[in-house]
Amino acid sequence: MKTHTESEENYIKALYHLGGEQPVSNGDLAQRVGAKGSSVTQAVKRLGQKDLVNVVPYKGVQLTPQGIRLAKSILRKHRLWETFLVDKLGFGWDEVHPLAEQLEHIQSEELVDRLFQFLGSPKHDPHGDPIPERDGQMPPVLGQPIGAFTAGAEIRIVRVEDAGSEFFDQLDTMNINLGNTYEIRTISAFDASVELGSPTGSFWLSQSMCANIYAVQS
Amino acid sequence: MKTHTESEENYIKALYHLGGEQPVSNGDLAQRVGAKGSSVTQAVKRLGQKDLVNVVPYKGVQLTPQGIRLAKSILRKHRLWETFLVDKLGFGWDEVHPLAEQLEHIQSEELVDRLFQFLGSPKHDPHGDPIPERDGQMPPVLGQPIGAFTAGAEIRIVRVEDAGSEFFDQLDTMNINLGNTYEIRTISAFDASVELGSPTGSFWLSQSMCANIYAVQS
DNA sequence: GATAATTTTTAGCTTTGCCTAAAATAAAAG
DNA sequence: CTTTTATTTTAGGCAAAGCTAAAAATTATC
Repeated sequence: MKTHTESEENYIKALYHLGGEQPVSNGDLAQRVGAKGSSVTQAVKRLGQKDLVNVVPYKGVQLTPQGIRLAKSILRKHRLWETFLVDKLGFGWDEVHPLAEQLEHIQSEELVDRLFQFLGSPKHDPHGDPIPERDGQMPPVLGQPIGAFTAGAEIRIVRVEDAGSEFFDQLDTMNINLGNTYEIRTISAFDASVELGSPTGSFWLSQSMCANIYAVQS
Repeated sequence: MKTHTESEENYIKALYHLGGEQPVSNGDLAQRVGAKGSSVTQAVKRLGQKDLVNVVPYKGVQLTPQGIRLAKSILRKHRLWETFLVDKLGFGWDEVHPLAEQLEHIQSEELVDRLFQFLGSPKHDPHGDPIPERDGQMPPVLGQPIGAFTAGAEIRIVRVEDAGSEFFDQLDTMNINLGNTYEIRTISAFDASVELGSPTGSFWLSQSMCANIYAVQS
């Protein structure tokens, strides 16, 4: 496995995030990586020469199987480092993303393997997102949005969307964490907000909060 | 504190290693960073514009106080990461250097502080080298070469020089580790080799092995 | 002290990766 | 189906960092 620059890896990551295996437009990619369209054009040309993407001019860019493999390996590193930062170093989940963006570029299979073991072979990161396996397999994406349950259900929070730091702050102030369990008391027919109950009391979650919090029946 | 490129940081590190606060010649620096002299000339010019070094053309380059501060902060990160890799991930001490060279460039004061705490506020890295403190203070450099003791002394290994992977292999096969204690049985007047004794037996160390192993009286 | 050898710097070229501005193409609107 | 709008690509620049080869300065030698 060759070695890639950070810029290249960032493009690959962005492509995977935006389209997965599907083609992505120049503009979307530019927005995602924070560069101008013209920069993207030549960047993907370089990636094409390394067989990481297929480029159809004016149409879009698509990861090759090789590109997908690389994308997953970067995502694996990113999520393992996030897990490390939260579980071992005590960072808050809102703080880890930019750090993991740096750490994900460290090159060493051995390091990743050992880190994985050290963390207890986790299947999901601190946000509940699946950590790709060594061989590229993806663990299941857990849960459904809270609004999808029916009143009376006992649920356990298993995943939260990365919806910005204000969202994470709100979770923190409401003391909502992965693993917490609640009873769904009420689902408002008016604005789709939800009343959750716990032994210590109950509280309401707005529709937009609910949409970013995923749970399973417990 | 501004942000620097990896290349810049590598030059600063090399300067600190070679000369400390003293000036360093273009050639020595070139050798150390693995670049040609001409590349070094322009690199140090860039560093000079950032007030990290003072350059006297044809004479040498010297770290400024700012440069020294930066050098120490990089060294701190390097040695903390080495400690992490060995203590937490179980790497051998011969394997960690190249990895730490990547990790030392990660930018985050917070991460360094938390890592430091997580590792138990270590003063020395797995080779026994002092880890610069947050404020730039240096813990003591421990021990003296084994040959410097006299026969009969009880010693404890506290530091080893980074003398290449063959040296580390030799330490491993002889099962010599930091913290081990021995009695100095004999010091050869002929070739300066040393006989060390432990409860399980005794063995001889060549002069060149001894020169790279440091100990204190225990 | 003049000349030879070494070291350092300059000059000019290459690649990566970004930029702006202009040209080309595709998509949307009339 | 043409025209306008939006997107994408070219073209040409710039900075970081490396390189080689030639010029300049320093150091060593006779």
